[in-house]
Amino acid sequence: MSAGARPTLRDVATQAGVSPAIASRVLNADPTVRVREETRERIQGVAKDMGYVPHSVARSLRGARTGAIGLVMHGLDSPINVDVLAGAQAACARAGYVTLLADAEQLAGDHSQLSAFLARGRLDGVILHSGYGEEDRLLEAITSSVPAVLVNSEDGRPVPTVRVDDAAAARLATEHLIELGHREIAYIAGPEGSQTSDRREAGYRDTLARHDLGGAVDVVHAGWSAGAGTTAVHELLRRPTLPTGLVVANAVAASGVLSAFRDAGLAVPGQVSVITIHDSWFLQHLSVALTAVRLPLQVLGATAADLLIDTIEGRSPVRDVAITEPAPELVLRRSTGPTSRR
Amino acid sequence: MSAGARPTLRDVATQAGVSPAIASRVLNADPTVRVREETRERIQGVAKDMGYVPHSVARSLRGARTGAIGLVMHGLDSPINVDVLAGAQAACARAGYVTLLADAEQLAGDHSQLSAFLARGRLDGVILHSGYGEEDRLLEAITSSVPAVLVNSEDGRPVPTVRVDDAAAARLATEHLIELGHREIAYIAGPEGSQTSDRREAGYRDTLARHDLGGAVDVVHAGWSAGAGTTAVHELLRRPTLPTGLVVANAVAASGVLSAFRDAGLAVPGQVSVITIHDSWFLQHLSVALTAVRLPLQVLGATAADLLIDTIEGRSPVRDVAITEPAPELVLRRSTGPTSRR
DNA sequence: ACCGGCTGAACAATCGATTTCTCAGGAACT
DNA sequence: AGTTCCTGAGAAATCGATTGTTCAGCCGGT
Repeated sequence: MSAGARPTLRDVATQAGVSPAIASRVLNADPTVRVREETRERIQGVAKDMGYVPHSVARSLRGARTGAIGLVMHGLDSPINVDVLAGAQAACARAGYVTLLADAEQLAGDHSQLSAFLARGRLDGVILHSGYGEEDRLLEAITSSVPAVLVNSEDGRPVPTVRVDDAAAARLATEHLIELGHREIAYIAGPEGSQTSDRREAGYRDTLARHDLGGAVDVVHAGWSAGAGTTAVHELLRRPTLPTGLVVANAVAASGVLSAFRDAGLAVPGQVSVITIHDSWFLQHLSVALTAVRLPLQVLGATAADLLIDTIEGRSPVRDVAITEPAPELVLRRSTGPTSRR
Repeated sequence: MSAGARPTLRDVATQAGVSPAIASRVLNADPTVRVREETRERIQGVAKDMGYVPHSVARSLRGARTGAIGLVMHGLDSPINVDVLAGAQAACARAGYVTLLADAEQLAGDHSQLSAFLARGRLDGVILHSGYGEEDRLLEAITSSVPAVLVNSEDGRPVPTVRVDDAAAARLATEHLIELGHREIAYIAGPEGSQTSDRREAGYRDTLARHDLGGAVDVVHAGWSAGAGTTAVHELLRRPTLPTGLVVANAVAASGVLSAFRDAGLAVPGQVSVITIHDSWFLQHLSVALTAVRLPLQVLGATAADLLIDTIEGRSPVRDVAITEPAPELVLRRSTGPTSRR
C-alpha cells in the first residue's frame, strides 16, 4: 500500500505543523487539552491520510498498560474448555484487549516459556483455567507479577475465582432421574481431588437426601476424559447389579460412558439412563443422543474476563463470583427414560 | 513476594557497580563484549538476587522484535480447527514466542479490534486460518503490517500457504470404499467455494476415474457443520436411490450425516457406508463409530508456525508448503463395510 | 621517555508515545 | 497604561533496554 515505513507520531505532527505533544493529545481525545477546532481537524486529517497507527509498544512503555490479557488454559482437547476460552477471548476483545493464549501444562513445565509469557510489560492480567495439578506451580508466578482471576478453581485461593453453579446443575440432573422413577442413581465423578467434581457431588447427594434416598449414594471416581468414562462403566459392570441411573460429571466422560454401554450391549435408556453436565454440539450425535444440563460456559469465560478487566481498570473490588444467571437448564434428549426396574 | 516494584536494568547495574550498557550485554550474552570474568559473575549474581526480569516492552521498543505471533482463527467450535490452533500455539511456544489469539470473524467485523490486534509493535507475524469468507477482508490489513502465513487457504494468494494433502486423503477414503465393493459413492462437500473441499473433491474424482467409475461422480454440497451434514442427507433421501458409500469432507459434518441416517432408520454400514476426513476423539463415540482418514492437523499448525518463524528470523525464503509427512492414514471403525448391493 | 595497541567499561543516542511543565500572545479588566 | 487571565501550544523529561562510539588506563616495544 504505502511506500515506506509506517509513520510515527512525530511524522504526523511535523506534517500537520504541530508538536508531537499536541498531536498525541488530539489523537487520544484528551479532554483536558484545548486546541482550535481547525488544528484538531488538521491533525486528525493528516493522521488519517498518512495511515497513522499508534505504536502499541511505545505507548505501553510510557503508560503502565499494555492492553493485553493472558489466557492460561488447560485441556483444549475438550470442547468444554474451548467454550470457556471462547467466552473469555470474546469478552476481552469487546473490551479492547488482545489476548495471549498459553497452555497451562506447557507453561508449568517450561520455565523459559513461563518467563517469556510473564515478561514485564507484556500483560495487564491473567485468567487462569487450569487443571488442579498445575495450578499451584503457576499461581504464585502469575500473581506475583500481574492481577489474576481463576476459573472453576478450588476454594481458599488468595485470588478471586469465577465458577458456574455446579451444585445446582447436579441437583437438576439428579432430580430429573428421580422424577423418571429412578431410585438407584450413581454419580460418575471427575478426578479425585477436583473440587468442581466435589461440588457437583454435593448437589447430587443433597438431592438424594431430600428424596430420602441418602442411603443410595453411590460415587465412582473417573476423570474428565472419554476413556475415564469408559473405565468407570467397566468398574460398574463388575458389580452384581447396576444402578438404573447415572449422573456423569462431564460430557466428554459421558461419551465414553455411552460407548462402553453400547459395547457391553446394554440399552440406554432401556437398562440404564444417563445424564451429564455441560452441553455441547456433539451430544446429539453420540451413540444415544445425550440428555444434559446446560451450563453457561461462555458466560463463565466472559465473566472472568469482565471481572479481571474491572480489576485492571480499578473499577471494582476483586471477589469470588458464582454465575447463577442464566441458570442451569435441562436439555432433554434420548439417554434418559423411565426406569424399568422398581 | 518481594516488597517493591520490579528491578530495572539500571537497578541491577547500579547494584553491581557497573553501567547499564555492560549489564545489558552481559545478561544477553553479547559475544562482542569483553568483560572480566569477575565482573560478569557479579552482574549475573546481582540480577539473580534481585529477581531481575527484562521488560519485554522496553526491549521490543528498541529492537524490532516483539516475540509475539498472532493466531487468527475461525471456527473454534470445531475440534478440527482447535487441533490446528493447538499445534501452532505449541510450536510458537517452543520457539520462544508467545501467541495472541483472535477470532477471524470478530476481527473482520470490528475495526477497532483489528487495529488493536495489529497495532504496530505488537506482533512479529500472523498465522491466519480463516473461513474463506473473511479472508479477503483481513488479509490485506494483516500483510500490510506484518509477515503472514495462511493455513489451508486458497491458491493464488500473495502469501505463503501451508496445507495438508487433501487430495491424498480423499483418495485414500474413496479407495477404501471401492475396495469394499462400493460403486456408487457420493462426496459430501464442504461449502461451495471452499478450495479445501475442492481439493478433496479432486482426489475423490481421481480415484473414481482410475477405477473407471468416472461416470458415477456424485457431489453434494453441504458445509463444515453437523447441521450441514444432516441437510445433505435429507437431500440424498429425496432421491429414488441412495449411493452405497459416502465420503464426507469433514468429521463434524459427518456427525450430522450419521445422525440423519439414524433418524431416518437407515443402517450404517448396512445400507450405506460412511467415511470422513479428519480424525478426532469424538468419532468413536458417534451413533456408529466413524471410519476416517487421519490428517496431521497439529503438524499443520506447527508447520505454519515454523515457517512463519523462519521468515521472521530471516532464515528461509517464504513459500507454500504441502504437508505429506506423516501421510494421511486410514482409521478403521464401524461405519464402513462391504456393500450389500451390486 | 614516548607512542601504539589492547582491555574493560562508560557515555549517550535511540526506539515512539505520553505527560508535566512552561510559555507566548492577546483579551479583559482596573 | 499596567496587570491579570485565559487560550493554544511547545519543550523536555520519561518509560527501560539496546548499541555504536568513545575513552581511560596499562602493557610492551623502541
